Amino acid sequence: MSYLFTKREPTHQEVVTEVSKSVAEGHLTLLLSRCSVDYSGRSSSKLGFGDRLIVIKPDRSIMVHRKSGLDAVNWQPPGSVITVSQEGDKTMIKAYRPKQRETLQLLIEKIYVLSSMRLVDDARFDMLMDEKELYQVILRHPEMIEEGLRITSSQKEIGEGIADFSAVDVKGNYVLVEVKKDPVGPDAVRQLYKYVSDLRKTSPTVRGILVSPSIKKAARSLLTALNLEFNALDLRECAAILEADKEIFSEKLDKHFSAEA
Amino acid sequence: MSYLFTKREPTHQEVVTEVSKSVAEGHLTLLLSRCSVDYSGRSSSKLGFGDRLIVIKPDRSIMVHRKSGLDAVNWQPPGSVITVSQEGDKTMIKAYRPKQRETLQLLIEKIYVLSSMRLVDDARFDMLMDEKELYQVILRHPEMIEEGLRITSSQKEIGEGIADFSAVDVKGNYVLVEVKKDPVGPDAVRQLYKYVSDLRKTSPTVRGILVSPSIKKAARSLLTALNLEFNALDLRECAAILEADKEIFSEKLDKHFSAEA
DNA sequence: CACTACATGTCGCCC
DNA sequence: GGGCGACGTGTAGTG
Repeated sequence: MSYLFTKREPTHQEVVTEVSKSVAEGHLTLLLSRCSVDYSGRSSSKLGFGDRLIVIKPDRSIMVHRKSGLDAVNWQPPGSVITVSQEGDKTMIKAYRPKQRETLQLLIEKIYVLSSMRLVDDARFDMLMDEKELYQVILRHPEMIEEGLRITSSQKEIGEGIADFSAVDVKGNYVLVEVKKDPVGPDAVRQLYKYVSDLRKTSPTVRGILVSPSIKKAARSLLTALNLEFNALDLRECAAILEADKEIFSEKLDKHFSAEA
Repeated sequence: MSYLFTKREPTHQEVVTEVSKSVAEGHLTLLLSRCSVDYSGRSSSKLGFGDRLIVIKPDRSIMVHRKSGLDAVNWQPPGSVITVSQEGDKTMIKAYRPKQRETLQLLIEKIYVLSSMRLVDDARFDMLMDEKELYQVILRHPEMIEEGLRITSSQKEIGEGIADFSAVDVKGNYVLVEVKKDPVGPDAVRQLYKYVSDLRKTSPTVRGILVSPSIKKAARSLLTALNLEFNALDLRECAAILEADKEIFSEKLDKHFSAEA
């Protein structure tokens, strides 16, 4: 059964004992507390006293969250050396990263709730429709970009960069394709242009196609100026195609196994 | 006095009631629970059941943290529409962002701890030695970059971007300066080049200087190829200068007030 | 609201 | 271990 300790308004002595134990045992540690925070390392920061949530994970990462925003106001990445001690009538938590010589210090004035728990969690996280999956969809369905397009290679090295796809269009022109999951800005256009201009030195008819859900205004004008092309891509459509492909794949698997049986 | 509710192993009914109330009142809501997570929006993801920490902040942002890593495995930014309901023998929390049509769904099987608290926190967060403070040092001490350099403007708009400083060197050449707090890679070089190339169209002698603690190898070669320059910047030296400047400033303040007295 | 640039970004991949 | 780029990046500043 899962270990769980939780206590409302523990004493500083209890906090030192329980948090030390919790960190040592590799439990998740939660503190709702009034604390101040000092950080020094790659940058440095100071934060006076206020109510915050402190989270220490089994990988010895630590976060201090204020009442708003997704980001922690202060933190220390996994692998920090975490110590807890009593400093007069307060509790001090230090998180130190030796290699970066980074220090995070929490001075805790008052503890509202302390919780410590062993998290049991072996589930796999499945992210769908990231850039890798987009590649798969395009690889199997190049007609999404242009009718008759034939992909000749992926992750093609061009000079010092890598273009997503090289291909040949229906008229036999060489085509470079750069895929972006997000609306593209001018930087993506320049990236594609770098690859295309390298190849245009030898064969001037090389086409460059930028593929993305949408293109920003500044990028559009740069694109046309550089004689490149843009192709809109519906992410939801891609997801649907991917799902359909997976079903076909599992059907094939079924046939395979029923043939074996 | 601060509102605080915390309960070990509450029923689903209690969770629905208390979390709804907590979100409505603008409290911080914490759930240590066994849950599964489905996300759909800019991308989509699935995560099976496991023990996780759920945090809902007063700004109606929500995070789901697993046992390791600084990043939440799933989240929804501030301003989400958060609903809690009972679904058979489980609790469902939905966080929806109408504009992006993004949905996060948590199906909670078991609740270990529920806490809800009003966070009182008005402290100011002071970040030292970020890029803004670096700007101040360079503005007041342009000789750190180059003897005789005279800064003519900061945050100068160049075409579609903004260069950190424009300046004139001792020989009267126009100079663009880009400042980076971190060791620079090729992206920073490209950024500077973008600004410089815009201006070189009209006056080819424009210089571009990248200022940063250090430069990565790939960035160095790109830099020289593009006829740009690099200037190392000692962050600790900058911090020292900033401190010294602050002392001078406070001395001036002292004089000011003693003169008034 | 859109676009740009910053971040103690963090994280994973590849060399 | 360092370099490099993606991220559902988030966040602030600006027009």
